[in-house]
Amino acid sequence: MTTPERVLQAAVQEFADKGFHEATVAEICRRAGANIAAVNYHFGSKESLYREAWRQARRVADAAHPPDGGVPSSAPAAERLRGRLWALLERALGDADLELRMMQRELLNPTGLLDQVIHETIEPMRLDMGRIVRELLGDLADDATVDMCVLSVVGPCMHILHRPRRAPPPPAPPPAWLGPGRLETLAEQVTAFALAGLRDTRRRLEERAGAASEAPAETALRKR
Amino acid sequence: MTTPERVLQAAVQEFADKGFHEATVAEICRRAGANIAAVNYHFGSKESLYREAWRQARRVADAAHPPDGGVPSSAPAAERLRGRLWALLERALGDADLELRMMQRELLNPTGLLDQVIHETIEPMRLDMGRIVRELLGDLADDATVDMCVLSVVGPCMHILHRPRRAPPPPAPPPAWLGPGRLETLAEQVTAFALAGLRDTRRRLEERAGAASEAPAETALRKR
DNA sequence: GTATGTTTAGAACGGTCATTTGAAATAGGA
DNA sequence: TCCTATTTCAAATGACCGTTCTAAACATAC
Repeated sequence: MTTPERVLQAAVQEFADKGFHEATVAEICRRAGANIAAVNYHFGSKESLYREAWRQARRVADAAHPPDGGVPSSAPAAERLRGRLWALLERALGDADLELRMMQRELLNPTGLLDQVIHETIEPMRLDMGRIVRELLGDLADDATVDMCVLSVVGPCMHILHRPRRAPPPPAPPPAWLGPGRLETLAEQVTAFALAGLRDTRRRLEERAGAASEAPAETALRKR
Repeated sequence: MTTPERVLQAAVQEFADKGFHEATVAEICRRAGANIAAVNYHFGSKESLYREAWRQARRVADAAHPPDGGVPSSAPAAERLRGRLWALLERALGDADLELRMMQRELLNPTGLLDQVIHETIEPMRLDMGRIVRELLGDLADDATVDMCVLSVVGPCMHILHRPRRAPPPPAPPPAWLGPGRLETLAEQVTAFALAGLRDTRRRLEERAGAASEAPAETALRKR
C-alpha cells in the first residue's frame, strides 16, 4: 500500500476515534508508518485530509453495508424499514464502519463540513426513511407526525453509538446482547418495536379522523 | 454575582458548547468578565473548573426538570414512563439545560470524568428506566429484552440532541414540530410510540411462551 | 490605621501542534 | 551511469494555550 493510502486509512481511524481537533497529524503519521510531513506533502493540509477521510469512510461504508440493507425497493414498506434498520445497526455496531462515528462528531463539533455532510448523507437518509414511514402510516399522517416517527425509529440506532467503548476492563464487560452474534436479535427487536409504534400511531390517526368526521362540530379530543 | 459564580456559569456554557478540550480558559474568563488568572486563582486548574461545572450543570438541571417528570412513584408504570420521557425531552429541547450536552460530549470524548458520570448519572437513569420497562413488559422479559427496550425508548430523546443547532440561516428554519409550543405534542408522540412498542414486545413474549408450553418439544420459531 | 484576602493587568514559561524548510534518499528514464 | 523528478526525513518555525508570576489596585475585617 502506498504512503498516501496508509495515511488516509490511518486518518479515518484517527478522526473517527478522536474527532478533527483532537486527532493529531503526528499520531496519524505514526499509525501509518509515515513521516510527519507526509500529510502536508500528499494532502496539502490537515483539513484536506479530513475531507478525503470523509469520502473514504463513505466509500467503505457504502461498500460494506448498502443503506437499504439489500432489500429491493419493490418490497413492502415494512421489509424496507427492516432492511434500513438492519444496515444502520450493522454500521453502528461494527468496528470497521467509521462513517457514523465521524458523523456524530461532526454534528456535535461542526468543522465547516457539517452542511455538506447533512446535504449529502443525512438528508437523503432522512427523506428515504420518511417515505417508508409515510407509507406505513397511511395518508392521514402530516409531515410533523412523519418526522417525529422517523426520530423514534432512527433514534435507537444512533443512540447505540454512544455506548462507551473502552478497553475491556473487569468492572464492566459489555452486555451479552451487544456481543458479536446478537445483531440479529437486536435488529429484530428494534424493527418490531418500531413497527408496533408505527401501527399504533396509524391507529391513533385513524381514530382521530373517525371521531372528527362523526362529530365534526367538536374539537377532536386529545388521547390520554 | 461574585467572580467565581460568573466564571462557573460561563464555564458550564462554554464546556457544553465546545467540550473540555476546545473550550479555552481565556474565552471562559472573557464571557465572565473576569481576568485570565481568575480560573486558576479560584478553581486551581481548568480540570477542577470542569468538575465544578459538571456539579453546577447537574444542580441546575435537577432543579429545573426533576428526572421523574414530577410523576409520583406510586403512579402506574405507563404514567411514570411518560413523566421520565417528558423530563428527558424538556432537557434535550431546552436551551438552558446543559447537562445532557456535556454528557454527550463526555461520552464521545471521555476526559477521565466519564466513569464518574456513568456511575452517578447514566446508570441510575438506566436502572430506573429498566424497572419501569420491566414492569410494563411483564415477568417473561429477560434482561436483554429489557435493555433493548430501554434503548428503543430513550434513543429518540437522546438522538434529538444531535439536531444541528445553528444561528437561524435562511436555508433551513427549524421544523415546526421543534418549535416552542410543540414539546407537548412531541412528548405525547414519543411516549405513545414507546408504549406501543412495549405492548407489542410483551405480546410477542407471551406468544412465544404460549407456543413453547403448548409444544415444549419443539424449538420456538422466530417470528417473522 | 494594619492586615488579609480578592481582583486586575501584563508578561513570560513550557508544552503541543500544524506547517514549512532544506537536505537526503529513492525511483525511473535517457 | 547520469540526470531529473518524486518522495522521505529530521529539524525548525510560528501559533495557540494553560499556567505561573509580579506588581499594583481594591475590599473587608480587626
